[in-house]
Amino acid sequence: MLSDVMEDYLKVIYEIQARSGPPVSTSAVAEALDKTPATVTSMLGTLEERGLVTREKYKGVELTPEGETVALEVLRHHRLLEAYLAEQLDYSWSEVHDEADALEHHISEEFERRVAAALGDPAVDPHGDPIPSADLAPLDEDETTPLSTHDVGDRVVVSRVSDRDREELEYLADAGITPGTTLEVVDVAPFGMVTVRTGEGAEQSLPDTVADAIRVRPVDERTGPDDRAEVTDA
Amino acid sequence: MLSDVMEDYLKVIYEIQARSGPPVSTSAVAEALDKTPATVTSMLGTLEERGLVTREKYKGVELTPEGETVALEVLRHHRLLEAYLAEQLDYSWSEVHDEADALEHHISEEFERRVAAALGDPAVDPHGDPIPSADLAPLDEDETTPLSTHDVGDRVVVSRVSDRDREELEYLADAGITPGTTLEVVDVAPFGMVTVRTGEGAEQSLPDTVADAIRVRPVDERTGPDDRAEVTDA
DNA sequence: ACGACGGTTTAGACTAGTCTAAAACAATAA
DNA sequence: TTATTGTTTTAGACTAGTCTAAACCGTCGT
Ligand SMILES: [Mn+2]
Ligand SMILES: [Mn+2]
Ligand SMILES: [Mn+2]
Ligand SMILES: [Mn+2]
Repeated sequence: MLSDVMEDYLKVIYEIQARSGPPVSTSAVAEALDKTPATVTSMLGTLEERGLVTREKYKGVELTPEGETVALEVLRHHRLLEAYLAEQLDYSWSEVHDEADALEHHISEEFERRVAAALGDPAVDPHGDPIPSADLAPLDEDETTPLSTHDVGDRVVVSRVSDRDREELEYLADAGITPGTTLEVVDVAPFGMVTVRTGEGAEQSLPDTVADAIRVRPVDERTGPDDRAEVTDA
Repeated sequence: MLSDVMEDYLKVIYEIQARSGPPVSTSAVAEALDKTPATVTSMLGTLEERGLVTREKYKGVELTPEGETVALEVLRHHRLLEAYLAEQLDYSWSEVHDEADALEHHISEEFERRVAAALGDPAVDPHGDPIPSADLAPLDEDETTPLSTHDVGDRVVVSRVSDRDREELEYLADAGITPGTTLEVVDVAPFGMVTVRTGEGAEQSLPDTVADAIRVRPVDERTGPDDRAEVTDA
């Protein structure tokens, strides 16, 4: 059996690896988990012995298939919980993350099944992040791009919003920007500030830290209007 | 902050104390938590330093008011979770205990509030055990008596059933014996076997281990038919 | 009153996870 | 090529929680 500490390591290694690819550095993991590099080095050794990561000294780690499966399981728990809290217990999307983080290591497979069933097997969580399937098959690669990389005139659909900053999420919910929202970029200031028009015609200026946290896809895809966003908001 | 290990100690000390009164012996706690007496001695020392129990050497411990409050909080979490799992996620009363045990230390106060609200602030869990109120006021003393102490002819209402034995609970659910069920004792065998008639006229013979686990109250109370049992079963 | 017995505590060891401080290393700049 | 810099690893220490083995204590029967 794996401890919840080990599960947390595997989860963040997965997330970093999905973003920047392997190898995942000691310091990146230390940063994400708020632990010292020495501590992380020690735990990476343990994970290697358990066959959950491969390691190249002074380079970093990469998840093995078994390590990835564990990470996907934790991620499935986390995102199912977020979806359940938002849908069934009236949490806002800014509140679900911390609660899910605390519970993700402690629910049974039975609980996972029942929650998934109660929600009708949702594909994404309230922030638009994909929920791994019950068989823990690898997720599709992320095709979205940060809003901050777009230019004036681009029309895009919000796909995912980073769930790490509570205030940011509250602000965006107020601004009417959630997964599924269509945006048009109307201005890009040189010092890093993006102004967008939402579907309702309202304009919002977003600092680039926020624009970085919003991931979007082109609006004129062969796929019609977004149907993955329905589970994300009560 | 208290660890979940400490919370578990306080919970079982509370439960033993409620059953047999103080002092609670080292061995009783060790038995309940499946740890060695030496381990328990060590932790009781820690709990004493934290002001959660008082201790008399070679006698045992007793909860302080603060220790009792912590125990009530954990018990509230546990029993609210059991009620929620049974009511909202279709768990049977034999399945809820283990899941609640795993989650009880990890839910936030916010989660507790929302779950209680979703259930309409239930007074008892699926096994008939009282749920401490949000203000963690001490519970009323248990007025019920084990079914095994009753004689032929007694008519009683099932009030609480020990939630520790899964199979027992499944058996009793099949037999139609849950909190709120009215029973008449029709036979008491000398070797420890009680036969009861349920409301529907069916007769059930119960080994005394089972009859010990069923706690009842007289049927002809000034309080009318039981209204606390409604939350206990879907 | 005394010894035997069962329960309790002490002593000492071990694991998991963490830290700080120091040494080792890789990459880069001079 | 070599020195500087920043990252990584090693070394050693510490805490929480647990165990086994041994010593200790209180009680009960003789
Ligand atoms: Mn976590
Ligand atoms: Mn999320
Ligand atoms: Mn517990
Ligand atoms: Mn219960």
